[in-house]
Order: sequence, then structure tokens, then C-alpha cells
Amino acid sequence: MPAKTTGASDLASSLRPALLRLTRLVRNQRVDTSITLTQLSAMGALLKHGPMSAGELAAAEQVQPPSMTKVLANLEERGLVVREAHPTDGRQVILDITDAGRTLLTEERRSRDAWLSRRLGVLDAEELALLERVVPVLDKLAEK
Amino acid sequence: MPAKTTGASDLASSLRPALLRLTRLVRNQRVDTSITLTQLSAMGALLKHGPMSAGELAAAEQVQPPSMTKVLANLEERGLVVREAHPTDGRQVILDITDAGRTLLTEERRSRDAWLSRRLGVLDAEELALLERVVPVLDKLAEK
DNA sequence: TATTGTTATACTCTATAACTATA
DNA sequence: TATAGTTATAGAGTATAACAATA
Repeated sequence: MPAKTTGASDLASSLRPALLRLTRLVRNQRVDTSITLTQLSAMGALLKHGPMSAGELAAAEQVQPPSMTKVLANLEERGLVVREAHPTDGRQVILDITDAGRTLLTEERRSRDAWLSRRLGVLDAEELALLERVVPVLDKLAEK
Repeated sequence: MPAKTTGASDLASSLRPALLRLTRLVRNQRVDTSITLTQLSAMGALLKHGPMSAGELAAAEQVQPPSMTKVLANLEERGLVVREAHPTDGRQVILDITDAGRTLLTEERRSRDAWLSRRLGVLDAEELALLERVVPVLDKLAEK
């Protein structure tokens, strides 16, 4: 008998605190304190999905536009992303990651991954496989 | 061929932003703004594991002791948890959830679960089963 | 001395409301 | 008028450092 079927409500109740605690653990793992997990994630979205408007990026990252404005101001100041004018709509701002951003993202991921990979070491092969398969499910859930 | 095996490093890279975004979505779902997800999670830990010291609770919740002090001060003020003296160690403070805390926790879970359960509706049966099985894995990862 | 918890302080993250510029 | 983004402001969440009380 594989995985007893609990209700969606039970799943919700157990998933919520599990996400909260694990995210705290991951967020506090500040390898290089000069860049935060939030900034890293925004840069990662640009790298993964390509250039997009500030509004689109805010939506993709599940934050409100003013929050993204702050993140972007910081990233632009450091030359990690660039703002470009939208070709036809003067209101929109198109963001793209720079080469410096790509380099930093790669380096940061390497050191952070080293830490998380070590944590992942407490899991057995079956648990790792399970976790791997669930990542797209988490993405789908957050997509809205 | 089920689930191509990627490296632990790739898994870390994809898991991190997925956790961040989904937690933002869940945290911002403030059904009743009078209590926060952090407070709810602390009460949930007391309900699940029984009375424990402030330090133990901080460790279980993956926060530093001063952060937990703040959370507990708020919860105690509202009569949702109680502080009791440790029988033999005068330094320690033992926390327990009150009946009022239990009641509020149950109600909050109901309304929050209703929302998350609706979100879970975008998943198919296989994805739900997968998610259910991964919750203990996330807990194990966060346990440290 | 070492440990438990609290106080003091500060920074990150994020939100809502109000505003500006463009459509 | 409606939309995209920014500025202003505030609150939640969390940390580190310093302290008090007890072991």
C-alpha cells in the first residue's frame, strides 16, 4: 500500500509549516551576505525566462510591483541587470540580466548549492528522486 | 524510465527558488490578519509536540531565540500560549498552547486550508500523491 | 563559567496608498 | 480613464550583540 491518501485539507495543513521552516533554513544560509535570496531569485527568473517587464517579473516572483522596484533598483545599481525601454509602450520597462549578473548568479549558486547539497545528503536515493519530481509540482502550485 | 536523475546540485538550484515563491504565496494568504503564519506555526509545533522550552521551540521552528521571544510575547499577551516554570531549572521557560490557542489554531487552519486546498485543485491525482509523500522529506530536510 | 532567555537595536522583505507618466 | 511603474511609508520577520538570571 503506497502512500495512504489523506484529504487535501490535511495535506495543506502539513505542507504549510514544512515550507515555512525549510525556507527559513534556506534563506538564512547566506553564503555571501552581499546578495540576498530574493535578489538571486529575481535574477534567476530573468536568466531562465529571458527579458521581461518589471510587472511580469513581479508576478513571476509572487511579489507586488513596489517590492520588485526595490529589488531591481539594487540590482541595477550593481550592474547585475539593465533596464531597457519597451519598443512601443513608453510606460513599460524591460529588464535583462547582464553578463556580470550571469557570472555572479553562477558563482552564488555554486556556493549555495554546496550547502544545500550537503543538507540533501541526509536523504536516501528514494527521497532524493521524490524531491526531484516534486519541484515542477511546487512551481505549478506557485504559478497561480 | 522514471525521473531522469539530475545531480544534487541541479536539484538544489531548482528547489531553492521554488520554495521561495511558493512560501511567499502561502504567507501572503492572510485569511485573518490578526495572526501571522509565523505565530500559527509556533502554536502548531506546541500542539503537535507538546509543551517545550523556548529554546527548543526556537530550534524546532528554525529561528533564533530572540525571534521566538517576540513571537511568544505576542501569543502570551493574547492568551494563546502560557509560560510555566521549569520544575527544576529556573532559567528555562516551558510553553504550552491554551484552549483558546487550540480553538484559534483550528479555525485558522480551516480557513487557510480552504484556500490552499483550492490551490491544490490545479494538481492532478498523481501530483497530489507525490506532494503528500514529499512533506515528510521536507520536514526531514529542515530538521537539521 | 556555561546556559537560558530577554532586551536593545537594526536590517531585510514585503505590503498598501498615493503619485507620475504614458496609453 | 486605465495601466505600468515609482515613491513614500509602515509593519512583519528576523538577526546579532549585550545583558540578566540561574545552573
